[in-house]
Amino acid sequence: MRITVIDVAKAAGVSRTTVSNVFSGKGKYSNETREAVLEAAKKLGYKPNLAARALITNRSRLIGLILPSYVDANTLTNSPFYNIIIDSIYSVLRLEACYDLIIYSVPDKDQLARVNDWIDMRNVDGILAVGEYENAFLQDLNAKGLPVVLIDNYARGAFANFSYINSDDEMGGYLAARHLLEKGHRKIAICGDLAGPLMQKRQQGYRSALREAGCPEYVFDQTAIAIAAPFDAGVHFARRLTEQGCEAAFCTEDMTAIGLIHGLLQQGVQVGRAFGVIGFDNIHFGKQIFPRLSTMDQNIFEKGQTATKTLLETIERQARRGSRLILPVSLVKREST
Amino acid sequence: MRITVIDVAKAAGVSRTTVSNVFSGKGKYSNETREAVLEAAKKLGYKPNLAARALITNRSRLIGLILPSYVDANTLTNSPFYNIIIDSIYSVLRLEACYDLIIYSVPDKDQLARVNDWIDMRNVDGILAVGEYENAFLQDLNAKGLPVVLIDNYARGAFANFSYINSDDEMGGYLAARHLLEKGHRKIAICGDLAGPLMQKRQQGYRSALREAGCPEYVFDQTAIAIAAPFDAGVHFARRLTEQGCEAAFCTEDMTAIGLIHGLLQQGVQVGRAFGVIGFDNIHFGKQIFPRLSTMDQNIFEKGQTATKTLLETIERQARRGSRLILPVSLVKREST
DNA sequence: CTGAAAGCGCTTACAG
DNA sequence: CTGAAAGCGCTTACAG
Repeated sequence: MRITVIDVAKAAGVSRTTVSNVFSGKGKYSNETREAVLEAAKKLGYKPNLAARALITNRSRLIGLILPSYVDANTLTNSPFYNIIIDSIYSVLRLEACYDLIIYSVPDKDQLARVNDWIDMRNVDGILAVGEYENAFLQDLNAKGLPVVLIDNYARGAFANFSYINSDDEMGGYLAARHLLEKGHRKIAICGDLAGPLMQKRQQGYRSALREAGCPEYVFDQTAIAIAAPFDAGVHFARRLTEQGCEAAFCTEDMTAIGLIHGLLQQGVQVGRAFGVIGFDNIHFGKQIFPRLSTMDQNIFEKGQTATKTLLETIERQARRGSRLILPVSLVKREST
Repeated sequence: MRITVIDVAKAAGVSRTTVSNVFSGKGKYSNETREAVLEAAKKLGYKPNLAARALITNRSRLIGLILPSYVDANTLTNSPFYNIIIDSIYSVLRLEACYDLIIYSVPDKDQLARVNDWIDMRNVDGILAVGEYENAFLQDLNAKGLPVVLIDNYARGAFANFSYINSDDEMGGYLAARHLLEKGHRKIAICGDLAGPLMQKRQQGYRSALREAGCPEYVFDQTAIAIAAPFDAGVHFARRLTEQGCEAAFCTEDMTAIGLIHGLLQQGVQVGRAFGVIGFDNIHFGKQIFPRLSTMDQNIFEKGQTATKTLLETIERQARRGSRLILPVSLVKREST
């Protein structure tokens, strides 16, 4: 049925070892042999079977991406951030050729065990994980001895074998708040998801900037209102912010900022003039709303690409593990501030 | 190193056949045997190797998703539609367990050959393809004899073995235009991507509605202006629409409508009152802008789920191929009209 | 530079 | 109900 190395070997008048050598570029063979093999393969339409190859080489050429899914099944739908990450990963995998990505989005702790099984059964060559996970899970991951690159994770001390890529979240929070201060605002809120090390960094930056300026903090914590979706949380906070007399807000992620702007607009508030809003992430969406969203750019695409390249270096060339990278962030001024 | 059936068989005091039988649910074995095998497997931490299984069963438990990528590497980033599709696919694959999705987004014709190789090398169990492709490619696909489900593709006659899932695009165009007419508009434009069978259906519906009402057509074709990104095209058309005295527009996809609204707002046009805009798709984004976008809902999530279930039925239970499904669309009225 | 042999981890007839 | 044997399609020492 299927064309195999044996068929090609027969057609080219060589052994299967030679066919294998030609296709993998290993071993030695004459140029004529090479031509003959390639021609036979082409004529027969031979395609190597990756599963068979994986069995013997112990390389599946599969990369596993682990994503936290906050709400429901709609991980990608609800998070433009992940979409950019996935695009960026593929942009690298296609260049290196023959790698594929499989995704596991983890809605709750019960699933964590299944992710573990999944990694083993698929025999992935490496793991890319976005966001924060409980320690027990990271320990399991570590025990597998696989190359792992973590994005937006601050559990750095404990796992020396993991590589990390983060953005300068604290600086981002600081610069965002400073920008609002420079625009003349004094009553500046922080709102959105404030839980976990990453968001705490952003909040810390905000806090430093306000303290420097001698301004009070207005904290609107999404986890306190039990709304899981960032956009909806933003909408929800709009009224509370104006009621409390705030003049501007730093949202810890763009989707919350977009929700906040939506809510403010509904109230008839002139966003940008009467009320400044700045987000964090710089998803495309931010420049498609009106007024366009000011934000902290963290170059998500580059982040994902770098993570993928780092992983591939480890897989293919046994690059040293445990690299730590903090990417700079930069202010993007638009009309919402 | 790795725990295999042999280890489990030894620990449980049975043969590897029995272990295999227990794990696949095939063959016969006593309840005690089953317990013993399961316990041994658990104690040893045995996980079946899917690549090995694939080799013998010829089932990779991999589904291939083929996506057209119009612009650049940013397929997912630029198309919220695809994100919903992917989420919907995963929502089904996780239920059926042990299936994974691998994605190939095809930027140009040169890549089509590589997709072919990719399908063979990964030995996918079935193909989900979104959008339109040239006939030669579909023929290649057909020749493989794999289960194929096409979403939003109108090449229906030629490939009896493919299953198709479409939305009622013509009705959608009709209802969208009718809605604009009922709002009292007379000068109603159609704008965006108008190329290909699917978009032509939408245009045809628009045309029928306008003819019935005796209104003139205003056609703004995105392909004519060589802007690949739907949002940017929408922005671009805003000025031209008002210059031509149009009062409303039906955009053939939401992202274009969102761009159009953005452009109109920039001009100071009161979208919703002075100018009606309706889109097509009902992506989440449409209700996150302000004013919120009226649109034709095509229940993308359900569409993707149905496609996936159809594919799985064919793969797992040899369901008859070549089913044809047209999903209804419905009007979603919001503030942009 | 080339080939015969062994084996990756599993499943599938087949015989008992 | 259970086990020994063959084989999926490939690669990897190893011998020539």
